[in-house]
Amino acid sequence: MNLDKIDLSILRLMQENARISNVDMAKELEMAPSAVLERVKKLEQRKVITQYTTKIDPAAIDMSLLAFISMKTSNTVGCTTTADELSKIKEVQEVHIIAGEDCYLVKVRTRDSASLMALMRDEFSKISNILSVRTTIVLETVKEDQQLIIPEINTK
Amino acid sequence: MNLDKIDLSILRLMQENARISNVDMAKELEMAPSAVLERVKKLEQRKVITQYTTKIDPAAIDMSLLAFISMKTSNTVGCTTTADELSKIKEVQEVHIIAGEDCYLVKVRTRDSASLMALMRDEFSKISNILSVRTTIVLETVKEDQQLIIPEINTK
DNA sequence: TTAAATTATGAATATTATTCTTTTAATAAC
DNA sequence: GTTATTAAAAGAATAATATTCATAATTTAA
Repeated sequence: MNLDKIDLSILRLMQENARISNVDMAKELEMAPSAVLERVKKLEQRKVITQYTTKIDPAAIDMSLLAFISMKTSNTVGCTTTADELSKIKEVQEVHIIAGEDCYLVKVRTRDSASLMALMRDEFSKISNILSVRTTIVLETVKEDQQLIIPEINTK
Repeated sequence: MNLDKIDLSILRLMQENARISNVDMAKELEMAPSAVLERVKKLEQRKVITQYTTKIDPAAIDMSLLAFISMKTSNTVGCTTTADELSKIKEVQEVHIIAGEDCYLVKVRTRDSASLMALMRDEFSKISNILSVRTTIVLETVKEDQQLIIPEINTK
């Protein structure tokens, strides 16, 4: 898995705009479109690119409530069954195992606080080993993206 | 901003795969490609669709360290200057204003803990009004996406 | 240095995007 | 209810892009 300068440039262009055409990328990179296409396919095969996705304004589809939930569980270290169960829930966008006192940090998006309440009642309650939860409601999101900083040259 | 059944279906398809072709969407929706294209353009114009982006495996480009930082600031409620300054930092993926004791929840991605340290020393220190920070390191991410649940029919 | 493997090019073809006119459908006014 | 008005969809034509593949160039390693 060694990415060269060109691969990184492709990733940079596609991260910014997943719908950029091969022709446009080829122009930018001063290469033939076919060569670019081959590299993109390899990046997909090697799972460097995991998905092409569309960012949607949550308010436009009325899914504006965001919350972070810290959890303590009775799991032994390294056991991710609780995390796996959480991951299956559609409203759960992120599940992280964290260092420190709590065990999991979970990001959840629902329509409103009533839906969050329902989610906790109907879904979280069924999940085993949860000892305690602490829910933090987001009042306003100032920035939210997954954009990575892509290095100029591979550092590995 | 009223989205009908077809708009929501388009969003569902494009959220799953931003590079789906108009032709394929048209087949799926049993419509003419030109009609689908027009709707997509409108969704872009109305900023329902905010970006087409590519998900990249952070490990592949050696950007594996994820951390959440809780901050207290001396800002008055509603003043987002600190949040705006934080948002400008490339390593900062998310900035949320939260209810409760702390003020901000910030998600940061860097190469390693040394880079995080450098970021805090060089960038965060310059930002005004920060009273305290509490950094939580992510040991493992079990799930991470921005996928929204798109309703079948508009609820508004 | 040479052989093998990888990557890029360029041309041909297939597929898709895009535009525009016509038709249809939906909405509102009377 | 009928008709005017508007919005959306279809369909056809053209432009642009993706994709394939044979060949050439480059890189890698023996």
